[in-house]
Parts: sequence; C-alpha cells; structure tokens
Amino acid sequence: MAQSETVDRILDAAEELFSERGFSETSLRMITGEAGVNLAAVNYHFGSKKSLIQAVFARFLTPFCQHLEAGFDRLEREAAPEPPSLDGVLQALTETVVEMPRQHDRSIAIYMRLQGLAYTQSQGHLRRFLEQEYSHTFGRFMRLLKDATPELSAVDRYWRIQFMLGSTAFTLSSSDALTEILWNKLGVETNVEEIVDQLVPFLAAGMRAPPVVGGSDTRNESA
Amino acid sequence: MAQSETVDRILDAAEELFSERGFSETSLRMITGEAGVNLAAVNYHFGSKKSLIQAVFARFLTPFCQHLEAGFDRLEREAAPEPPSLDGVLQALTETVVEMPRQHDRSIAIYMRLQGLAYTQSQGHLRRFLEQEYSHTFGRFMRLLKDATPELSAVDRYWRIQFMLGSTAFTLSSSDALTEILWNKLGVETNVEEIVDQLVPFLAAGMRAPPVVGGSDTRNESA
DNA sequence: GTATGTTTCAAACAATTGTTTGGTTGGTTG
DNA sequence: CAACCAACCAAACAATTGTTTGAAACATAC
Repeated sequence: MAQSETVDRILDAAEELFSERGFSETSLRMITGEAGVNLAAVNYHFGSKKSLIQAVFARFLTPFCQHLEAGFDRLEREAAPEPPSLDGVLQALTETVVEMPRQHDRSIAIYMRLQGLAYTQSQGHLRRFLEQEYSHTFGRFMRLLKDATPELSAVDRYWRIQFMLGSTAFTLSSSDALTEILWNKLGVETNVEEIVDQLVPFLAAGMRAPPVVGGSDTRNESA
Repeated sequence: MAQSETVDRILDAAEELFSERGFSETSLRMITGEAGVNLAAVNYHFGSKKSLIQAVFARFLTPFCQHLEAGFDRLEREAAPEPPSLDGVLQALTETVVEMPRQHDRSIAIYMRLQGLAYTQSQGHLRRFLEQEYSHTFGRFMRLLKDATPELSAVDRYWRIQFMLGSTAFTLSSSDALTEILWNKLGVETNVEEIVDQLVPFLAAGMRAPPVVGGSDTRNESA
C-alpha cells in the first residue's frame, strides 16, 4: 500500500505554497504544477481543497503535539511532586519548536506561518478541525502555565499568555525575513535556536512583571 | 466636490469585510452589496481592487501616523534634553492606539487585523505602498526605542522590538474574540484600554530583562 | 430650453477557480 | 490469458472572479 509518492509530493508543495501565499491565493493548479502531478490528483487523493488544507496541518501538527506531550511528561516527572516551573514549561515548548522541523528538514517559519494563517484566513472548517483534533495538548499547556504562575490572577495570566503567543507566533513566522534583515543591517548571522534563546527570557520577564493593580476589577481571584 | 458618499460607503464596507475575511476572500460583489452601491462603482472610483485596498489603509493610517508623530513631538519636548524614556515611547504609541479608533467609532481590532493581513496576505503591492508611504513614522519610532534602551546591544534590541510588535499586533487584532472568551470563562468585562494597560508593563518588563549572555556573537556592540 | 460633465446602472466580458468526467495506464490476482 | 482495481491523465464543467462597456440618470452651467 504505502501511500503513493504523489500524496507526499502534493503535501510538500501545498505546505510550501500555502505558507507563503495563503490558502485562497494558492490554486490547485499551482500546487499540482509545483508537485509535478496531474490536476485531478488532489481531488482524487484528498477529496477537496479543504481536506487538503487539513491534511497539511495534520501531517506536522500530529507529531508536533506528540513530541510536546512527551516533553511535558518528562517535565512533570522530574519536577514531581511540585508543578513544573515556568521556565521549564517554556523550555519544553521551545525545545519542540526547535527540534521538530529539524527532522523534517523544513524551516519552522513555514509551520508558524501556517499556524498563523489558520487564525486569520480560515473560514471555519480549519479552526474547527484544529480545535477538535488538538485541543487536548493545548489544554494541557494552559494548565501547566496556570500551575507555574500561581501568583497571577486569572485575568492577568490570561492576557499574558496571549501576549506570549503573539510574540512567538509573529516572530517565528517571519523568522526567515527577520534573520535576513538582521544580517543586512547589522551583519549578524543567526538561527531559530538563537531566536528562541532570546525569546524565552523576554517572555519569562514579562510573565514575572508585577501584576497590574490599577485595573478596575482585576483583583487577585486566582481560580 | 466633496467625494460622493459612495466612496465612503465602499471604504466602510471594504474595511470591515477585509478585516474579517482577508483580501482575496472578499469579492467586489460582497463589498458593493454590503455598501449598497453598484458593482462598477469600485472600478469607477478607485480604478482597481488593489487601489481600493491601498485606499482603505491610507484612510486610517495617515491620521494614525499624524497623531502618533504629534505624540512623539510632545514626548521629546517634555523630556529634552534627555531622550524620552521607554515607558514614555510605549505610552505615546498606546495612547494613539486607544484614541484613534474612538474618533472613527470603530474597533481597533479592525485596524490591527488589517495591519496583520498586510504582512501575511499581500502579494507585494500593499507592502510596497505602506513602506513608501509610512516608513518615516516607523523609522522615527525605531530611533526613539533605540535611544530609550541604550543598555541593549543592537541585536538584543532588534529581537525584542519584534517580540513587542508580535504581542501587540496579535493581541489587539483578536481583541474582540479574546474579550469575549474572557467574559465567558471568567465573567470579567474589559475593553481595549485595559488590555493595553496590561500589555505595556508586560512589554516593558520584557525589554528590561537582563540581556542574553550565552549567545554566540551577541556581545554588546551597540551601534 | 440645450449643452456638458460626472455619477450610476444592468449587462456582458475574459480569465481563473475547484470539481467532475470518461478513458487509459500499469500492476496484481485469479 | 482475462478480470480487476487503484492510479493517472486530458478535457470539459459550472461557478465565481475583477474588469469593461454603453447607455441612462443626474446635476450644473450657459
């Protein structure tokens, strides 16, 4: 059996084209042309363009979440009976971010950009698919973050998690372009690993900032 | 003369539809339908869909940059001869972010989402337009940030600015959804003003975090 | 009134989209 | 061999896209 090579060729091409052009700006003819397969192959193997989009996400998100959950397991085992520290949780995440694309020989930027597109371009079907498929891992991540920052009120924590996600998604999704700019302007070479090395202390410092006291109803009600 | 009302109706509809659906997912028929004008009106008044997109950006970005530059002027005058502080620069920015949409009676989320789309969806023409039109204000913002954080190496500062932009863009562009989630989950009501009140200390703390020392060639070479 | 110029409109245009069709290939099984 | 089935392919499909057309409606001037 072993899924014909055509399937992988289509997924490879779609992955790349989607990430740099978006979903609806990428036609099936571009994908099949880039992949060197017949136009009808997409509908034959995947059924529809929507299913192809979901398949692209599933191919990298499933192993990503597995790797991440394994990291969480290790983390909780080593920290027990205490809950893992904030730095530990962030390290587990970034370790996965750095390690995963290496295996697939693809820039993390591609996946981050795809992840970003999922939230800005999806007409619903993709968001529903992701929520249904990967909410478990995401929920666990949120729970770990909560236990690692007991000093924060629920509201403060909620917002700061959003701030962290924003920094990470934005930076990593444009990491190629930003790396190039850095090289052109300052003559400094860098890579994804160094970016996250910069990112983690920035995020950790933000998370540890003194909570806002002036807020109208943001009193400490950690629940 | 006074540009016919049709132009404004089109811009209003386009602004809203673009921000929630993206550019290429929004057809001219949707826009003209929502605006209650004839399909041909877009090409008559704007020439093309591309020009319409640019016009949407120009309408809110031009007064935004004016307001921001005025804030920078005030800031520099008050701090002289010292360069303005980091908090001051960030406050000037957020003050504009909070104040501008109020005048137009529109959520800041719309403009932030548009701004985000400009970087993920544009096929070039929009990015070129924005760069050519508004690089002055952006450059000044970057220069102020540099003078406000002399303790950071050029590389550290570069990355941390990206981190800040990411947090801000991501959070504010989904501010409506995030506000709703916060209400559903924790029963807390909020608004844009409170979000930026949370955001600024988070960003400032991140910027002030001790510089990374382990980096390969990220030594202090502030230039 | 006529004349002039701008704005609106229904209709058609050519191009591109995702999808389907019907037939051909190539290999495996009986 | 024939029978079968998954895979592939060129061609056509209907729908939607941005854009153009040419005439109608409107206002303002003389």
